[in-house]
Amino acid sequence: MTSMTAARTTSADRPQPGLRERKKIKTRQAIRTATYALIEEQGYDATTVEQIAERAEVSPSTVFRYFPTKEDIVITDEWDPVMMAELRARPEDESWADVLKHVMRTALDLSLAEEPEVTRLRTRLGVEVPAVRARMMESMAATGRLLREALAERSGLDPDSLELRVFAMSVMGGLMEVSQYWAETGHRDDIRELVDRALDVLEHGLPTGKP
Amino acid sequence: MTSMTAARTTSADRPQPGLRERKKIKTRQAIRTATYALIEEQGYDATTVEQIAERAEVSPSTVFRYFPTKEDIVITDEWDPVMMAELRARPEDESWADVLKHVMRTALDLSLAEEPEVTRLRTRLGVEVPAVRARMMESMAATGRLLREALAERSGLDPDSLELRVFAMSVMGGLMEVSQYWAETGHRDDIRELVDRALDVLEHGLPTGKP
DNA sequence: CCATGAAATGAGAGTAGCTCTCAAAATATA
DNA sequence: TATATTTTGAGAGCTACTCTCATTTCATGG
Repeated sequence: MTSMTAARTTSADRPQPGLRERKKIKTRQAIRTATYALIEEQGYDATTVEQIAERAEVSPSTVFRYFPTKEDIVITDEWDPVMMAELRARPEDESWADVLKHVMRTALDLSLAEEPEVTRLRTRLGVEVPAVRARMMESMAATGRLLREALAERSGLDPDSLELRVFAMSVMGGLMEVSQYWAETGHRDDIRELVDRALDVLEHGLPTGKP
Repeated sequence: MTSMTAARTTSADRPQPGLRERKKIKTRQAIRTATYALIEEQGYDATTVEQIAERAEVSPSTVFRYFPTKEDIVITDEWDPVMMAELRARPEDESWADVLKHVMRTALDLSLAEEPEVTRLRTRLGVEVPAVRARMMESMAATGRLLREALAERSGLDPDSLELRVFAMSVMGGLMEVSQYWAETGHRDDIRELVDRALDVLEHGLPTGKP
């Protein structure tokens, strides 16, 4: 977020963002890579920020300069802008469930293609480490706020109305559960199918309810 | 939890639970009261566990013996068993939305009658303090697991199925948003009406969707 | 009423996440 | 090359939280 606004200072878009920016990206990535490796070796709780800093060859202060909390090193992703753009690009007459299916599929395909192991590790930590799960839920709530902006545009409803807020958060709650389910069952299923099934539930209610 | 199992050691149920149990309850209450008072005076972050211990006239160790985290001192409530009992007691043919309306109403009436200020303070902290909100969401997820057990009994669905899990969590997500909304709007509305409206959204979808 | 066993408490040391400050180093700019 | 700005590292400090062990408080049986 910060880097995006700081990117264009005064000059036009340069292909090379300058040494400073490049180093920052490298440092950020080094910290995340070190964190993932250490967690795989020792588990989350046993991994201290000091160890992360050491392996990433930076000081502990620097780690906290890049990530506000230890959990954020794990869960931070940058798909929100992509998802929102995709969301607004969907045709006007498409049902919200179909819209979300497309959007989620796009985000998941990107994420799984780019770093499949990390995607799985993250969801697993979401199950195993309460602090990580909590941070995920926070991030989910933030995405929910974005979602309801977009849904407000589509539907013409007030984005601050209780109804839209409840709706958006219930969708996000359901999607969060998909992530938990996927990880708890050992990532056996195709998560995109799980998402589709979840959105079917949210759209049509539970199946096999007495008619 | 611990106290409940330890309650009946060998003798029959006594009206007076013994001096030890009574003292424990008093200590627990003293800690919570001290916490609420200090938070009102100074805010959440500025209130340290040491201060809480001092005002409650116990040692800091004792505070952590009674509550696993500082957030738990604030958010712990004991309505889950009540709600579950109420849930199972509803007539078989009632819709799940109506069931939940009744259950939530019962819980809210109890909570508001017993300690209205605390109920409001809690929801307010859920908006203002990320750590408290996170803990609330955890507790919400736990309630969601109970909810899906009960819903499984009613519907005959597998409690571990993705569908039921998604459904239960989406309901809890929606209810969580009600709490946020209520606090953000200064507790102006009747929260029981808000709950009803939220459950209507969850049952019938958003209003004014194009037909 | 007293002795014995069990539970609750307090004191204190220790860990680790996180914040803040300030000086040194790296980079951009002129 | 000189100067201004940004980034970093070192270190001190706070606090939530854990663990251990001695002391106190309550329960129980004689």
